[in-house]
Amino acid sequence: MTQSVGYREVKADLLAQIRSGAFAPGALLPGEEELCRRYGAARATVNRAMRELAEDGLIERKRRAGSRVREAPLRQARFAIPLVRVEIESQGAAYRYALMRSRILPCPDWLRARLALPEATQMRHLACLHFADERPYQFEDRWISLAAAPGARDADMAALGPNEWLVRNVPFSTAQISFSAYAADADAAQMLGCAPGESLFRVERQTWREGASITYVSLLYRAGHRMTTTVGAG
Amino acid sequence: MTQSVGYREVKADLLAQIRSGAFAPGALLPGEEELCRRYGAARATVNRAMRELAEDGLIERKRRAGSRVREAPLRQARFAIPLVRVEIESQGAAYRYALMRSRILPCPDWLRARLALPEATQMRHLACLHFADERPYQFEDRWISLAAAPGARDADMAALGPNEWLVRNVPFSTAQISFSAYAADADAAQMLGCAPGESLFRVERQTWREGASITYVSLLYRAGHRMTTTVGAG
DNA sequence: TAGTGGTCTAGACCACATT
DNA sequence: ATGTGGTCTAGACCACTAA
Repeated sequence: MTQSVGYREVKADLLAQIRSGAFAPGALLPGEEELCRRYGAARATVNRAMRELAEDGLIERKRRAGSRVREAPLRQARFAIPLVRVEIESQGAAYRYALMRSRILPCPDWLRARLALPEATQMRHLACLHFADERPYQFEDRWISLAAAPGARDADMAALGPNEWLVRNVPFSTAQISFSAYAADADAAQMLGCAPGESLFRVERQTWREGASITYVSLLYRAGHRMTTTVGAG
Repeated sequence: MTQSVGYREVKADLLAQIRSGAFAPGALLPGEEELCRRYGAARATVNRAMRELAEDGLIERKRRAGSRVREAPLRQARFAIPLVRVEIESQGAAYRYALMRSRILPCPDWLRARLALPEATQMRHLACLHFADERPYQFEDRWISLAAAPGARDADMAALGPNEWLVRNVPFSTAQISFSAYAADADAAQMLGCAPGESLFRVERQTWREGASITYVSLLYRAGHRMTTTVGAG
């Protein structure tokens, strides 16, 4: 081993042994005490290395039973979901935002069912376009419950955009995000400047605070968009 | 605070104060020493709570400058990427797999460019269908580099499926995953039993080991598929 | 240059699951 | 019953960076 025996070294060394097959899938790893002796480190140090390997999905830990290399390394990916503005700017493009429609109306049935809202909840419905270098990049179709966020009734969404307004004004506790493919309807096609029926990448998100639904949003990206992440660079 | 003063309590309490606005966005949090006094905990305990809050994207930590509540809480979602078999079985459906095509051929140009492979690399190309309760669920189009995984040339993929074979036989170090929408071509439409041009959710993944490309796969899901995750339940 | 977070140590107690 | 991981403590040194 090296001189410094930090948890990073311990983790990297164990990782290398797992990848090389020295610790085969399903194999029992040495206990923490044993690893302390091998690496000359304190238990807290070894523990942190092992805990992170477990979080990364490479090993499985159980009291009394010890730590085992996972048979099928748990595949998990972390996606960053930045504000559109940040996403566009980080690509070196100029960001512009336009509020296309805004109105107050009762929650439609399909959304009431989805958000489990009581009947006759008033919502603010917004349609927005986000441009990258003056080309439509994302079409945002958003619903905000005025019961959960009364301030949204009169807030000016022309300058900042509902997403940033919500981030600043309405904290949330839980969100559900889902990704899917969506065939462009006439409205979306016109907004994004593509053919109707074109295959678009869609992100849907709904958020709650203490059980109460705050907002639902559908984000349609221009054709060809990819959401990418890299995994396991450790 | 409570009696036990574990890092979970400290974390939960700080989280509640952030969400309630007691610590506003941008605000400077007390230093670790100060928090130790307030909670009556050791610094390692407070440190773990703060470190996890930082990992969760809620606060930002800098040496000397202290810890601040993030202006825009960093949104990140973790997706589990299980084996299709596990995904289908966990929905309570019966899993079946069928190998539709398998051949050995030189890497096509578009893929060579994408994987940065040398010319004339031999690949095994496979087309597979994964069924849930006898309905097509996912169409897998896979390429495996025989340079990186020679064993794949003669491996029997009829019983197990290339994904599971790879998991068991070829460790990988890095993967790139991307999500997008894809308009069904004739082949995919026939495989999945949908109309050509239908909007399908696609997952693409490529993996490397020590700089060498191992495999590229495109996974097309049946129409209507959603990939969902929940965030911030803490 | 001083204050903050990052990390390590040595020791301890406990919860839990397997035996 | 016993061994393993989960967590906490008290103290220490260090790296970084804002002032």
